[in-house]
Amino acid sequence: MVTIKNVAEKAKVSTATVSRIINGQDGYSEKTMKRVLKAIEELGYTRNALARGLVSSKSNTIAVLLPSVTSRFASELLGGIETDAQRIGQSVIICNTDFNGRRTADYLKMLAEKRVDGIIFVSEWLKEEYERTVERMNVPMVLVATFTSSYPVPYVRIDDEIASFNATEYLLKAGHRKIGMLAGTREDPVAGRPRVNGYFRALKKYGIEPEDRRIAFGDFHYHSGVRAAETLLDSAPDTTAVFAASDEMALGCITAAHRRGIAVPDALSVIGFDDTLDAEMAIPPLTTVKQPIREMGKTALELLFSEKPRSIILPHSIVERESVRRLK
Amino acid sequence: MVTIKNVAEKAKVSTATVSRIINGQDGYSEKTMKRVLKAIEELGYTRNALARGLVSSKSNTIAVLLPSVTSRFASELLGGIETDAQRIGQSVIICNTDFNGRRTADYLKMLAEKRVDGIIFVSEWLKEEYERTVERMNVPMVLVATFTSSYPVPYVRIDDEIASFNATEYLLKAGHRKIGMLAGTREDPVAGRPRVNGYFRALKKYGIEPEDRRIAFGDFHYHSGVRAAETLLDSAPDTTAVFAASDEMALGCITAAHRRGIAVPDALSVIGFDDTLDAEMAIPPLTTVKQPIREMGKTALELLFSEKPRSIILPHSIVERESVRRLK
DNA sequence: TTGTATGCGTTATCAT
DNA sequence: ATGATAACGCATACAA
Repeated sequence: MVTIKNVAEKAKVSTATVSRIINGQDGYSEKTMKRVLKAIEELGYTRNALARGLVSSKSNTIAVLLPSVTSRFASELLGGIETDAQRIGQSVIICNTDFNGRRTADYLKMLAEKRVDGIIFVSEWLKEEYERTVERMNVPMVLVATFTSSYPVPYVRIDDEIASFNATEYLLKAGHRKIGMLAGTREDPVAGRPRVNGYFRALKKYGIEPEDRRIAFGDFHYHSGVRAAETLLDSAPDTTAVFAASDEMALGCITAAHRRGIAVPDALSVIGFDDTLDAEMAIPPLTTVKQPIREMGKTALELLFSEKPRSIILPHSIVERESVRRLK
Repeated sequence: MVTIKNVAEKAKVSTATVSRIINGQDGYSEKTMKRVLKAIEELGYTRNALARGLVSSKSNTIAVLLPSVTSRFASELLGGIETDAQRIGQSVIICNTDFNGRRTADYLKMLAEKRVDGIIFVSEWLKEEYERTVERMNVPMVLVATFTSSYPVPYVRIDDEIASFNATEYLLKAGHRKIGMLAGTREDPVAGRPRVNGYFRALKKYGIEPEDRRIAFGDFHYHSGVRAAETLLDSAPDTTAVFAASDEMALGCITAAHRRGIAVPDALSVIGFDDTLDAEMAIPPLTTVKQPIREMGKTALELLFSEKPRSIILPHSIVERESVRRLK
């Protein structure tokens, strides 16, 4: 490998001068610059980020930890982050935790060793253990679509409970009264419970008592969506509308309905959550709660490198398509 | 930051000994090991990968370059790669090229500087320019779902032309004769042209002359799929079956049909390509050509670190679901 | 404007 | 079994 030393020799200057030129500082004549640039060119010199990082203690690399890479939510978020990351000269390494504590801990350790400049932690409840580790690493971290109760870590997310309330109320306003819910992970304090709470709150506002048989749990993913929908359709066949905690689960519901010959939205209305491309591709196109996913990624990056830590709750909205029928 | 030097002082040994212990070499007594381990624990020492990389010239990091992160193909592949990468202690950094030559070149440069241990190049034709750059970097590279004609770079892919031939013939065998195609990028020599060729070849085998009006081009993504399908449905309304060059385009076709009140598969049969989760989620569930995507990722990683460079063509298959109707 | 010298945190070679 | 020390490639404080 060719180093600045080689370049320096060839250009008959010191390594210090080469370094200055490479880093766009000043303190050299036009002439020497040209000589050095020429030497760099001829030798095919490439800067060594490892060495630079050793000196600066920076890697120009950030990490995104998420429970699953394969969901549309994850990939759209990743897309948002990656785009802006490249712009500011950061590479992003992906870490699929799979909700696995061991994998997460291993990753955190590796990231500490690699001296990443920042960590974006997505969709997963931040355990105290992780929190402490990261704090010791002395690396900035921001949470996306999740939050923490104890030590205040900056986050960017929407208000899940209000969003769910709005989604359910949307169904209510459309005249539905027998409304089921396809919930996410039961224990999940981030997107699980709050979304259920919003659903409950909306029902109560309209004087409807929530029933256990109208709510079925899954894990936000498609397959769990069809399973949960089948459970729901069995235990409460008179349901006229369903609020799903994710677009994928909503699509699972549509699949389950399709299998049983239940027409959507004619016999069953469905509203989803996320507004990923899945919602658009669905037949019928899915009415859903929109999270500004790409913007969340963008914002996370900003927060990560902003001076003073702060959190942001982004606005959500409801995108009306064709999966909800107006009753009466 | 605490270094081995600090550890050494605290444990009253030399840095050399600490290094040996950290790296599981031998040459120290049980007693000193315990002392050192204790010091490491108490000091909260973390290895510095930057420094290690500087001496070893390795980063334990690989890069995946792909034209888009947000497609299901990309994320499923990424999932496959990431899983195995973690197993062998490699982090993976993602590079979204967006088919943009400039971005790709920039990324390649950055990867060279970061001294990545390997590059996986996905879905995009490998320009000679890139090839030369990587060759100069002296970093192993493998191609996924693409290949190159000049300098032989190892690849893993399926046989796109045969797969398309099979898909088209599947339609033919089902009794269809007026078969349209929703093709990918026209100029794409990897998944564009070969898939069209396979389609042509199958038609000819059955004595059918391909017609221009029955083929519409897109870019493999959903929106282009609905546009292309609309074009096709306009120019050849008598079409009874469509072969789409990707699942997303197939879903686009279903959407277009749905908008026009054309029932799938009753009035129009559709077969896709990839077998991502999209195919499963579709209404009706999509019959499609299966690429073993996760396995391709896994294999790519193996090839990347295998002794002698070699290429692999993985088998494809047809997954029958409900989007194709048997005629007569 | 330019050069010298030191340190960044590790590994590895050579002694002891 | 253990230690001293020279790389690794670069940035930078200090001199000149």
